[in-house]
Amino acid sequence: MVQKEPRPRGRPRSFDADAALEKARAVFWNQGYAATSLDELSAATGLNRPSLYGAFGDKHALYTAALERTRDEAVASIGGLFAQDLPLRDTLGRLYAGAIRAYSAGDARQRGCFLIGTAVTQSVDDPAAREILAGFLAQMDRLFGERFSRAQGVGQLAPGLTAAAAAPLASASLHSLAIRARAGAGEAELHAIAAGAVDLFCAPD
Amino acid sequence: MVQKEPRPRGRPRSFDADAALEKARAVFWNQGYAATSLDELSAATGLNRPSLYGAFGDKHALYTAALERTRDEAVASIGGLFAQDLPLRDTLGRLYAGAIRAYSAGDARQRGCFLIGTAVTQSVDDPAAREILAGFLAQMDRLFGERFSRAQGVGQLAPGLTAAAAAPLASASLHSLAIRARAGAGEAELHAIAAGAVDLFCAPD
DNA sequence: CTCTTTTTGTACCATTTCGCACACAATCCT
DNA sequence: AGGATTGTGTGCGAAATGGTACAAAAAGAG
Repeated sequence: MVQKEPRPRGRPRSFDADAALEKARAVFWNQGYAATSLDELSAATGLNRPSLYGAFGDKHALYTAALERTRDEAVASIGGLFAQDLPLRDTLGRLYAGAIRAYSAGDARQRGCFLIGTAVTQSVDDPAAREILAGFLAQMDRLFGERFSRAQGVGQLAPGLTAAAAAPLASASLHSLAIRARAGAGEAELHAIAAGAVDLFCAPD
Repeated sequence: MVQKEPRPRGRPRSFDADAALEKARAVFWNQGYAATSLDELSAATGLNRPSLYGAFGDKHALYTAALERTRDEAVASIGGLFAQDLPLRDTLGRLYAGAIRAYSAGDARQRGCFLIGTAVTQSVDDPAAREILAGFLAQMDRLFGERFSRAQGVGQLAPGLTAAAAAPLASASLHSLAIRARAGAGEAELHAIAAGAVDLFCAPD
């Protein structure tokens, strides 16, 4: 007889909060925080308001949870890629390919990056969003900086560049791709810009 | 006796529509379109709703007018700077200094660029905003491309770069500065990134 | 079984939102 | 002067908004 984990008292939750967060994020991703209503979130998740409030607190907390999840996923994904022992040119090639795929995904096919696409507008009057965004920007700069330092040490960074100066500019290329995707640019245009960025940051073959 | 311009019939407008648009833009700039209410626009402009509707049409048209004005101002300003006969390094230095000043202005001191800060979020579901944004992005790329072509012809573009590949990446650096400003980055940080960009795109002295 | 705890469905609330109606104001035209 | 045209102030309406109350449901504990 298997000893089951003791369950807390009370009616069990009938939905998976992670899955609900995913669905809510998809709506916020297209419309941004302010233009997304509770009715839309309710429809997307298939949950009534008290269920959403019970799981997440309120609309803002739900949005913040989506921001944090996106940040964590992006940092983990890029951190993992940068930890691989690959030539810088390959690493950046994979980075841009993955980013473009992600920015072009979603039902709108032009959603860009969730943080850049929604938290930037929120930032002025929403301290939580601003803090998550600023932290994300800093982390991306740091990841690029470390990866470029390693590349510089083995002659793979473009000559004349320093890791410290190049890192925020590489971050900038990702920011810009996200913006362009959301503004309707096609994948071919994004790939052309990415190819230029790879050549800009990498030592010649 | 001076022959006055014939006035149209009807009660004259008691406010300057351009000035009102400026004030409305300032509110939209901080909050984005969806989070800005007619009450706030009314308070900022000192005008009642019928006056705003009379002059601009509706909330969306007011926002669109603000986007168009911002686009036109930016393109004129940068186009004018790029038309000057200066070394590329000086041109970019002035460009970034001016951009950082603008992105750090406003009552919030972190407003970034109006188009990047508000139209990107709007883009998915607002075709007018998306079109203005996409047009703006393309114009900036073209301005950079032309300026870089000239610079390349006189050996002022960084070696190994082509104007076509560098232009969208230079645009990217401005996009990123705008985002960072809005995320709360200080001017010193923005200037450091800008200095790195100048070195990245320009031939060494 | 009853009691307690947690969740869900339904209904509701107070407030906000965008846009409109209309009377009055301010002008030009005849 | 009256009529036509355009602008403004006040008030309003229908709908939308984020959040709450509460009864019933679904569980564990004793």
